[in-house]
Amino acid sequence: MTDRTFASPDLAGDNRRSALERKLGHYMTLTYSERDALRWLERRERRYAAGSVVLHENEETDALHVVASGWLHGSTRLPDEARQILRFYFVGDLTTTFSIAWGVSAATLTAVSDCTLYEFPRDALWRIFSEHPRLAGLFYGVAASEQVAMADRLTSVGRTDAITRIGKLLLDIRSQLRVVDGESGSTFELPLTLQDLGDAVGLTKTHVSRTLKKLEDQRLLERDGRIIRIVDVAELASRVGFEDRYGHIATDWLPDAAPR
Amino acid sequence: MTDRTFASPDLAGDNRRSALERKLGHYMTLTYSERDALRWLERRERRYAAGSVVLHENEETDALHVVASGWLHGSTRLPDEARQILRFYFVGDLTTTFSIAWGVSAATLTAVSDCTLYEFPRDALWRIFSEHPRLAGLFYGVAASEQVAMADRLTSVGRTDAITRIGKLLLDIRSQLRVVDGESGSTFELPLTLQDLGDAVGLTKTHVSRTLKKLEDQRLLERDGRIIRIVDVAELASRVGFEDRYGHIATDWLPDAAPR
DNA sequence: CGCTAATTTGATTTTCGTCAATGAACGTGG
DNA sequence: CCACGTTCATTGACGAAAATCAAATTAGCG
Repeated sequence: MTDRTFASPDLAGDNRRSALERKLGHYMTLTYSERDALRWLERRERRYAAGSVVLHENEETDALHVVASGWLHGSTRLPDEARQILRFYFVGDLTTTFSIAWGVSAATLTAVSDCTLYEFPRDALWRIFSEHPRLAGLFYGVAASEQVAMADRLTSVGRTDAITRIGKLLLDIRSQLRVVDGESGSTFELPLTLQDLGDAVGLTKTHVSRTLKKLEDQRLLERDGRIIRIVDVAELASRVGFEDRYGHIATDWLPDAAPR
Repeated sequence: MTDRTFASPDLAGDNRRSALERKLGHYMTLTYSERDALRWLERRERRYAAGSVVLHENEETDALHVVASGWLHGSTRLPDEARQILRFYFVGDLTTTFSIAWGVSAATLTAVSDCTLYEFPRDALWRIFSEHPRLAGLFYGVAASEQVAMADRLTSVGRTDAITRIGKLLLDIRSQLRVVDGESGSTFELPLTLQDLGDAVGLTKTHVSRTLKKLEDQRLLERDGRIIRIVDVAELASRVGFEDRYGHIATDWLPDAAPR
């Protein structure tokens, strides 16, 4: 439990059920042919060490990725060197949305933990769209839910104070790492610096430090190095107004059986 | 030119070339059958007066919309009554992303000007996805570009000061209204209150007032009631680091001719 | 063990928010 | 057509949250 980063390599053999398949299968029952199609996106495996950059902002690329293990973040930099972390990517996520709309990436993709990605070309995405419309619809739905997640972050940054922003961010990350420890508590490794946290929610590292201390003083949080323990998830969630939107998206507009 | 709001009603007859068709046709050459399919989304016309609410946050709905004329915004409200305006919608935009992923809308959709929308059920979207994969791909690309636009707003709110936020927002709106008046200058009607502007960029109405005054003092902006004139677009753009990302999205991963 | 990067803490400044009052614009009804 | 009320914009005084600047301390890593 101390090092989540390396939770998957040895399991990888078992997990060859495909990261995408497991995530999307949770939303909708997939046909064999759809599963096959998803596995086609996961033929080229790449490994990245924690902290390494997978793709630079404005870099020209044809490659898209599925996260197989570990996590990453997408960020952008302003002329004055300020950085905004736009979102995080977890197992089963596609990193298409910042690069599919243009020839270049709109964000820098950085590995937070050691991670494994599957790389595939844009053409492969076309294959899915042309032959598996239900998957295309699901991709669209997932993109929509990601847009809502970013809207939540925007609301947090634009309209709430430091404690709420940090609290929400930690709950959000916890929720996506899905590490539950005991009844209401939750422990996980957070390999992010204060600078990273600040860049995600629009605060300076100095103020993030003070804010985390406040959360500790209020007995909502415990820290031991990179290990974070949210003492009472429900309490913190209600305090900062966190609502977990993941885990479900509507597929009722897609037919049940496989078409064609 | 004084009243953009009413620019389209009389043109509407001519514009029955379909708002979506004109927008998407700009990105990619569409086949006749694709054009037809898009027009199928525009059979039920609805009109909304400026300020009226099209759809409430958390409201259950099956309806999706295409903007035919006018503009709108999507917003969300926090328990403490604070509001965040998440994005604006202009002619040719789809309002699907906040409602397709769940049975309820994740945002309140409000008409900024008088506007005309085309309403269609989710099933109609499936029709497109199943029969016109290139359009599905294009929808996906558009959703991705919208995500990048929201990422830009997040960066603006999280990492820049009041002048930059407001300046960027005005340039953004101007750019989407695409009303150019003269060489480098630009005049348009802005039917938003200071509260609205503040809710879009995370500032109070009081501070928005002061910020607009500063922009005027610096001869970057002129105001006359609801009429805004950006004195020198290029100058303001470089001052606040605005980059116009609209007008183009990549379609090279989609085949040229119609498939099937 | 020592170097570097990250964190913590304090002092101070800045930006933006809050509160409150005034004024202008607009629409409505008498 | 004017009086009135409502909403919105402006302005000023003040306060609070977060940024900045600057050490000092700690943790991580080779």
